[in-house]
Amino acid sequence: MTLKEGKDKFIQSWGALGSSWGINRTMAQIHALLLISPEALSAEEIMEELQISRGNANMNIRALIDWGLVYKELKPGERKEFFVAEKDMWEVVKNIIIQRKKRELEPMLRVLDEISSVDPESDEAREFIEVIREIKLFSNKADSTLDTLVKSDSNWFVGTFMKMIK
Amino acid sequence: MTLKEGKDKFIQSWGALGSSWGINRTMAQIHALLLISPEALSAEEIMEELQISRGNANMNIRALIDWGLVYKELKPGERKEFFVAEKDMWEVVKNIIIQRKKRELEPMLRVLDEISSVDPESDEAREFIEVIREIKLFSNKADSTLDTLVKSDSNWFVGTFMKMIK
DNA sequence: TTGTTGATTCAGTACTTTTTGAAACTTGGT
DNA sequence: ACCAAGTTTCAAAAAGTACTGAATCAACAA
Repeated sequence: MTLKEGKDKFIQSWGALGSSWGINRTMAQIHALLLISPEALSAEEIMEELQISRGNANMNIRALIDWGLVYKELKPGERKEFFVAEKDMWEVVKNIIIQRKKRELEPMLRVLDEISSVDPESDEAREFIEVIREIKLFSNKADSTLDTLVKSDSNWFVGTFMKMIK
Repeated sequence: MTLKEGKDKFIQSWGALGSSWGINRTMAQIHALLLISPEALSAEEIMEELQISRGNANMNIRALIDWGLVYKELKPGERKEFFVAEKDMWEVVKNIIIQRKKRELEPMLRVLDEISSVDPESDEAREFIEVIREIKLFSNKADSTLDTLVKSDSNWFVGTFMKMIK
């Protein structure tokens, strides 16, 4: 396989993977392109390489920066902005967990709290409250597990989980 | 809050959560409805409750069964099929992990293997291979971690992770 | 075999999300 | 103050996804 073929295949697959991970296809493709790019790229270069419009490139680059998956790099003397990807996979996964936890898990926890206040006036209501209580318990556990995971560093991950797997 | 309001809010929120988890909104809503339903429901009842078409209900119920999140329940004497949700959250999460691992992580691992065969003829190619090698290492680790997680039971999860959190 | 009840399929439609591209804005140099 | 190089925004268009409903299929009962 040639380098070009390999790169293209990687960008395509990373894009597909991203789109089932709450990161849209283009966003993931930009990330892939930057991951395998030895140097920082400008918006122009990204547009060119992925055949996308200026607006699309700009919006997705900013989103990647928001998610902490890409950094701006300013070259002295150059007005243009350049971009590099976070290349440590553990950091990448951590940042995705942080973002998705904030966007998805935390709002759900709030809703679960709210709906716990349903009047326990009927048997049905009491059953409902019980089901919600169990979901809340599980979700809180998941929430704190993720917090711990995110606070830990890469070596911890490798160590603990490798041991776990044996 | 009344029972009806609570139920509706739960169904809405679960639907929203699902749609960022590779489970479409309606699928997640059906799951939510079944979760908080004391008895098994028929397709008709689900259609009625969520105001969706027969086709939509049928397709999403089948998808939920595929994912192992809902079971068919046949009542003796009744021709109609009834459905119940898997209510153990740990089972739910496990099944989602299994499905998504199969659909997303495993194809990615295959692609990473393929593109490792790029000719290391230039410095650039060698750098590319190295980046891919690191991603592969991480992904394999994630893959086996998930395998272990999925093989373990609910108590293990509660025990180990609670300890981890302290 | 025919009628009835329920499940499934799928082409067309509705809805949602992403992308484009041109205009507006920003920044720094002259 | 003005220009040039670059960035950001956003309304409209395109692409992608989900939903509907009518037709079809399957199972059983009479």
